[in-house]
Amino acid sequence: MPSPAKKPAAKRDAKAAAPKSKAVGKEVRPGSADAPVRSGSTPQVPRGMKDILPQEQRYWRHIYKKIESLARGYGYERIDTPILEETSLFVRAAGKQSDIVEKEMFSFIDKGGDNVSLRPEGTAPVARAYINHGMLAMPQPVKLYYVGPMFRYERPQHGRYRQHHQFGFEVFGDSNPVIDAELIMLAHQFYKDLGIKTTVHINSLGCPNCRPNFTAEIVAYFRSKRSQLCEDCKRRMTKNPLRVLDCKVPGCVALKEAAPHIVDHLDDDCKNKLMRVLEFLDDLQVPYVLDPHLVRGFDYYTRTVFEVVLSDEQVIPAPLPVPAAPAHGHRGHQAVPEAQPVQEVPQPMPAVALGGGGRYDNLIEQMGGRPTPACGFGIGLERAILQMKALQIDPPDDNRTEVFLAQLGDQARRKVFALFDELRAADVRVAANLSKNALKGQLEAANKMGAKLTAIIGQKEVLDGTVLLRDMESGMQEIVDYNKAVLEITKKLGRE
RNA sequence: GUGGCUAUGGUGUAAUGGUUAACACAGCGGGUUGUGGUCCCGUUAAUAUGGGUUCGAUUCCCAUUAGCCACCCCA
Repeated sequence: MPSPAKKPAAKRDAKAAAPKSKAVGKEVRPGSADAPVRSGSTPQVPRGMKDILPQEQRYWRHIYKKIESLARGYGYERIDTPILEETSLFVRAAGKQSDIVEKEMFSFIDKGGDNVSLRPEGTAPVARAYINHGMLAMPQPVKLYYVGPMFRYERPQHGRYRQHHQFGFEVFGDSNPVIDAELIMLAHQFYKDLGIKTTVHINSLGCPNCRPNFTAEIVAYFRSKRSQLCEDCKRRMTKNPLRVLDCKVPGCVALKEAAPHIVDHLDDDCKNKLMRVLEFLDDLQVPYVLDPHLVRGFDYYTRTVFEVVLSDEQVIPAPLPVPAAPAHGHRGHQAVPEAQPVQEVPQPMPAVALGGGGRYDNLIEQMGGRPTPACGFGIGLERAILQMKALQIDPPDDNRTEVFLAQLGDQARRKVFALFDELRAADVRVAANLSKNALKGQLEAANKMGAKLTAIIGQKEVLDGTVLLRDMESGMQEIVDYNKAVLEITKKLGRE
């Protein structure tokens, strides 16, 4: 999608901006408010960030609804944490070595001298809140979910933004593997609710007790083959050896085939718990594969880790009740946002995770809380939406105007106001344009909004105490009593 | 952070080292009074930014910026 207008304003602004250019010469601190304005150009969205335009909103509404209903259904309470946190929170949680902390955080020093960061992920802040608010005193487990923007200073790509949105479910205070299974099932269910088939990749990363053992095994194995590893993996060997298992370079992929499996070196407790999780997943009928090479990027994970990926065979679902084209057969153009997105070619989604998570039994303690087991997952909303589009899953358009109120003259306007209010109270999606005078313009507006009905009130109707109801599809009109207008309208809309 | 490709009105495209940069869609205004979608007419609006080569650059070259793709990593 090309970026919107930069140029037209550029010229126009050139003169206006001229005086400012004096300031450019002066030395200005980059962070200060009077940093130089890029001369003559319209301000642009920051790199890797995007506006969510009206015509996109139905996707978001749809997804938010699904999230809420999942949360309500399984007893998760919403929590909102600040977008800004102390940088140290993420350093402690995700690990100093992690890429996210090393190079992907939007960090800066605020005016008070504190080192703060735009949150790159949601788990650490929620864990922080759990400790801060003494949630360990609540009945355990504590089940929370969050939704909101996350920030990563990365190079933007398809399905990858500097500001993206994630929701996540977290459970604190319960080490039972059934929790792991519940969360995995929820992640899978979310996509299922959207009409997207996914498979879960799962593995165990063990615990501090057994991890050193298999880490040593794996290091020993790869060390003997060091010369055949890619450059990145050589680096990983010292930094984070387990991640070598995750490498996609063909040479390394071949090597790791024969590498020792973590699963074979877990201690009894960890192995047992993994088995229990798998058993529950079988019961829940969640399709999964045990992926011995799955390793995740944050240091805080222990035992269960998982990722949700698109299933190989995606059956294109039958068209939903509300197809892409406007449900009611206007032949005309739909200037209203919703008709347009159909043109967007569904892009194939690269093979990336649609979501992931795992257990983090030591994080709370690491952050200074009382030892508390925990488990959770996060899912990227942009990626979910991209996937919906790629599979041509159209969310219902529940915001379209149903009735347009057209008016002729001031007296009529007053009546329209009153009717507007009554309809709104009856939960009808109603619109009007009181500033237009000509009926023609108002009908045009009604048409563009995709209204099913237009209620017309002119001089004549005011005198007669009636309303003229026009069916926008058929063009049929009928006169109804003003006092029965709301009733008639709801009836025609198929409400009762 | 590394590498590759790309950049023309709001959108999708066209064209050219040389006079007014073309077309479609959308937008706006008309086609007499209280009737939309079709049709007709009119109109707004672009060579990403900065340098260079040249008599002359939107076109060729370089840089910057942004987008896309691959890598890194991730949602």
